[in-house]
Amino acid sequence: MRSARQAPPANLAERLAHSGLRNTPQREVVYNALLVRRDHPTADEVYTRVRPEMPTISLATVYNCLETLVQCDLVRQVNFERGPSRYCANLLPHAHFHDEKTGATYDIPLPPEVLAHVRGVLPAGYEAKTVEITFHGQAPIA
Amino acid sequence: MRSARQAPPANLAERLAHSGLRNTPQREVVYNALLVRRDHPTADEVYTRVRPEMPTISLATVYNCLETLVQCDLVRQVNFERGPSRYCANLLPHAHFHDEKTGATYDIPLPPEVLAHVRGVLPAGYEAKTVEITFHGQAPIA
DNA sequence: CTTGCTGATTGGAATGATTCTTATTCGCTG
DNA sequence: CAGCGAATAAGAATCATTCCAATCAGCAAG
Repeated sequence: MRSARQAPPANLAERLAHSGLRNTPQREVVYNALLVRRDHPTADEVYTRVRPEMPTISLATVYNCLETLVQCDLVRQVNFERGPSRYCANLLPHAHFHDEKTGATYDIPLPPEVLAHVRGVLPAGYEAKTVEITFHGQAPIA
Repeated sequence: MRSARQAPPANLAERLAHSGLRNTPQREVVYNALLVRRDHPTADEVYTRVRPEMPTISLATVYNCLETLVQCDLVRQVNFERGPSRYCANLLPHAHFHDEKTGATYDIPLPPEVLAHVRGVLPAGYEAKTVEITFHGQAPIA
């Protein structure tokens, strides 16, 4: 059985090195928090989840680590309206569904052909590096 | 005005009345600012554009008016990452293209079949009230 | 082993967009 | 034209985030 808890963040050290950055306990702990509970936490939520394990970490460091992870392409930063940024360790192409009642966020897998179809609406000359698709509404009660 | 021809009957007083709200000079001036220059201004930019015409208006009122217009479905609020909210009087279905270099925002018309295709990725039970599509990249230099 | 270097972390102060609060004014309805 | 609720104004308050200055950690050379 795959254990998210024990599994070394195989890509982390590698990706950091690839960007000329150092691996640190703080970065490992923050990244791991995103892998263990994939519910799109805010920086503050990551902070409180990580403190039991590393009580000396600062909120500023959590912000720094998250930014680093985003720059290494290990984590996606997600924003709804003007609420606090949320972080997502799912690297597969996906849209987000934001439940207006509960505030919860769900990943919706995005087939390549849909993505291609969407990119097709761009007039000539527009070079899109990324596409963001967000639904707002009500998720199934289940 | 070309856009007036295509836009649905978007009469301010009418829509306000329909929501049980009053029409005021401030709301008219703010709405008009969005109609005249459709470049997705921030609240602050609307404020400075409107002051020559109505020097006594306050920034708080601009925020209030913009929120009111959004609630009347006369204006769309647009957010990129955590930057200041931008406002858009284009009511036709469209995506946004955000130029990472210049910061400019362009409307990309969204054909109904593309929208339908995108909605098709939602698993059963998800009820999406709105879909937001945002491209990030580089727009044509022209 | 010490020194020095560079990048990382801390804690607190600063920022910036937005919202809140309170008093005042406005626009209608009766 | 009086009164009521809605809207506005001005400034204080909030909240997420960033900045800053000081300290710390890991490593390489001496």
